Amino acid sequence: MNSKLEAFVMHCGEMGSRWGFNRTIGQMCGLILISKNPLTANEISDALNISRGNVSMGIKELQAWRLIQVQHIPGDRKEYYAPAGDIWTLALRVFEERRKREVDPTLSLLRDNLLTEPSNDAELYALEQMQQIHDLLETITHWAAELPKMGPEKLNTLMRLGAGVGKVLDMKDKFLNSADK
Amino acid sequence: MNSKLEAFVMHCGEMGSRWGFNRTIGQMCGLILISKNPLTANEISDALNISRGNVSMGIKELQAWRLIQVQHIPGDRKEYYAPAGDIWTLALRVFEERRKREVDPTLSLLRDNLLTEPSNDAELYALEQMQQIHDLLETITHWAAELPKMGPEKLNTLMRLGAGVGKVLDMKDKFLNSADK
DNA sequence: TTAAAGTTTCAGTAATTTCTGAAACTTCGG
DNA sequence: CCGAAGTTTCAGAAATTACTGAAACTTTAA
Repeated sequence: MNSKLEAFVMHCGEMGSRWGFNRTIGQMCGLILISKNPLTANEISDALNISRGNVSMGIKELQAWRLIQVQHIPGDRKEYYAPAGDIWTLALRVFEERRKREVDPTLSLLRDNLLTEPSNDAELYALEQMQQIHDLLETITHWAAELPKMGPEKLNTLMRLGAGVGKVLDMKDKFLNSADK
Repeated sequence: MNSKLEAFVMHCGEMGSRWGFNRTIGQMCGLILISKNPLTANEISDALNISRGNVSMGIKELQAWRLIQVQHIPGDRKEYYAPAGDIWTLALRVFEERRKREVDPTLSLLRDNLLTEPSNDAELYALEQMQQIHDLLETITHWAAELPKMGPEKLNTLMRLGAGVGKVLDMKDKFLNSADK
């Protein structure tokens, strides 16, 4: 394989654990992403030099993340794997899956906790802090749920606006106010 | 310690590795967050039942993340540790730090890679995919850099709008167009 | 029904990450 | 300069996580 492409795949491996999976799965993900044609499990195993069993587990995991899909080629019994969509779709899936793993459990613990009555000063403070965290996580969750509803173009517009969006929000208020009159 | 509070701290420990650090550091972070008063390293060590050395490393790490700050109490030589700001501030710091670790290295690798000329079909495809990833990550980076410039209130407005922000963007266009005429 | 082609599982092993605790270091008052 | 109070470092041990490969399982075509 071309050395630049290989470098990319290896990099995905190194980043794997930071992205929420492990080295092997990172590599697999990178490889499938940049391969023009769908790959079989054996091809993956050979290309990355990892055991067939490991590839099988990796595929299961990548399917759980909804990042790859199976394809079949007529007259061929093997399963071929390809990315489950374009880059935006995949990024949203990673984002969503990570939210599920990194935010949801905490949110639910906090909800439980916040039903408690504080019985002293220290507890009151702790509960207040937890309330803050809860509110923040809830806002993020709410927002994340809306993200995929916008198309990629709109998301791009929004992101490119950056802090400029603040001005647009102000404008919105002005607009609405003048409409009120 | 109250069992609910303890549950929260332990939960932070369990989530620690998902949030980008490890169990101990997660616990420390949770504990400091909900403690009304700043804590010494020894208090942390006792409360969490972890070795003094481990606490020392954890503090260093949490300082690298800019999540805690040192405080001194007059006439006391010990160092006291407290959160480095309100919840929004801390969340932004985690977000930023994670971006540095999870996105930046990939972005720089992709930039390098994209200087290459493709020498065949497969490579052309791979480079196109990398370009997509590159563009996405660059957009995210750009956007993330703007985030802290908005105050918490504006961020809240934005987040609460959710997909509704799409409509505001449309409105912006309408507004600008009518101004053009 | 059989066997060939392919996939999954999982016990054991390897690799990695985290933690401990003792020794080294720092800082400060006297 | 000394020693007490405090902090940091780091080699080795413990805990966790990931990987292999062989056996079990599944599917399909003849």
